[in-house]
Amino acid sequence: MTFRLYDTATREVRDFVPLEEGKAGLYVCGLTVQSEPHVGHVRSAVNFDVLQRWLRHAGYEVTFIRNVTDIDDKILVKAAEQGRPWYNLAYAMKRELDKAYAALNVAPPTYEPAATGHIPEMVELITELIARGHAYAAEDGSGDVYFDVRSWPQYGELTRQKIDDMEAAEDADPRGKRDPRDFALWKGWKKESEPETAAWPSPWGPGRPGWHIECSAMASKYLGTAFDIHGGGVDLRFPHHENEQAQSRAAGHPFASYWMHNAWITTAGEKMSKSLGNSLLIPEVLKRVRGIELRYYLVAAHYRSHVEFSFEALDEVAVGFRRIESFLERAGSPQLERAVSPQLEGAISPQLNGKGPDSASDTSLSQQLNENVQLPQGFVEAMNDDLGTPAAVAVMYDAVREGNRMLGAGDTDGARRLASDVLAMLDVLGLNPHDPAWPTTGGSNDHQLTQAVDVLVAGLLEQRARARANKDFAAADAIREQILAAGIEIEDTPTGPKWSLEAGTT
RNA sequence: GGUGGGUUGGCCGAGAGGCGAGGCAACGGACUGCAAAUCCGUGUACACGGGUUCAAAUCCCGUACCCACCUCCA
Repeated sequence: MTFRLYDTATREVRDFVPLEEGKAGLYVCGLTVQSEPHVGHVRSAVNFDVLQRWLRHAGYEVTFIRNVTDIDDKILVKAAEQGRPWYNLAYAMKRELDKAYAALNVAPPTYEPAATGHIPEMVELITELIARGHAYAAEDGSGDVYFDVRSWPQYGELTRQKIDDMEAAEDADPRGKRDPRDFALWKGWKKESEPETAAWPSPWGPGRPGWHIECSAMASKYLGTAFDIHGGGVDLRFPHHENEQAQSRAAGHPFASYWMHNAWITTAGEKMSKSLGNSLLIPEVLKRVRGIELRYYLVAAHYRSHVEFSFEALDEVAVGFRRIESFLERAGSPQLERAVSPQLEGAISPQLNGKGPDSASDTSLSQQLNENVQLPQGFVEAMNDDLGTPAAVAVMYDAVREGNRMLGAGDTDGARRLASDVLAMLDVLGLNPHDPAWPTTGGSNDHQLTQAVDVLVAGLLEQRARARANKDFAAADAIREQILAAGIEIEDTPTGPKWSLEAGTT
């Protein structure tokens, strides 16, 4: 069964047929680094991370590009408000974003190009568009360059809109435009209000790139003028992706074969935004649940489904995830059995410029992503059907239940087999709890603490065991209560009592 | 005005003509000294009104409500 995915452009689920057999080129719009990332932002990253992992598992050699927009109006405005250079703000927010990705085990892309590093490529593309009669320098001397929407009859094809049906933009400064829908490819430097550091030389005078042109230029640089999948959040369909496609095709590039868009996470029925406060920023959410639990919450819903975020739902889902983890532990914490194939090593090595990905988690990525692992058929079918993660998760729970049943029946070998299936499924979803890519919380300090608690609890458990042997259940229960009051749960197993930190308090 | 998406049991969330995805919660049972954990069982859900069909949550028509995008938001 081949991989099928929903293509937003054609509005149907289609077989994935890559341009080049065995290879897949992906471009996903990353973030504008102007503020701290919230849950909504990372959903996109997690969704496409799952896509990347699944394609790799299926044996594709994946080139995955996720850009960073590090110059734009909002960055300039905010930096000015905060009284610091725009590049200082952009870099700080980029680091916050990286932390959030790491906390959610979002594997690094092949390249993560930044807009400011690709000005020449953009200038070149704009020049080509002018030469072909699809773009023009504004007649008002502003130094702006606009895409001429009327010159491109297919404009609107991605989102099926007609130019004349579109509401004209309430453009603050429409003077230089031939049509109100024309969009900026290049924005002339405004001496009075913008720092000189935010202006680059160009044939049209100093200025900076428009948003859309960045992605067109960077996608073709790293993936070629034709590539397989372009992704992003639904809100980017228009204008961003429509404009990207118009520019690139007007410049003679075939551009993306498939368009994928992830749906929103809302809170209280509203799109997440900073106006709702900072409670949904990643560091805040991670005070409540672990990164792996937040990732599971995001993976358990289909990427095209709208998710109404709530902490209650997040807590419930986390409880469900702990059941999976506890089965793995009960079954003996299996390791993934597999060999890293040379082919896979190739899949993550650089394909351009001879420069490797600069991330240190490179090796863990190669360990994670392996097509040799055997997965249950139901899981594979679910994933092949437009990344049907909810159905895939259901398959995982079936295995967990069956495995627990086997444990109850004393079939430890059978349970272990199922546990390794579960682990393999988790791994493909980026949810393997043993994955070294998960940030460790406390290091050696943490370990020492655990040892200390273990000794103390062991002493109490011994007293409890003695009381139970003497049928002094009141005393035994009192000890259990005492331990529980400290936030530690006791579980009596056939091999003796075990303790663990109370769920939800970690 | 245009374009796209949605409304599923107490809650979360799949499915897209015919055997009740899955999770959380609840209740009953097994196990346990009692618990916990685990397993087994328990639901006649698909916004509303029509229609098509042997069969509709799923297709068609209509209605209501919600959401997103319409020029620099994942």
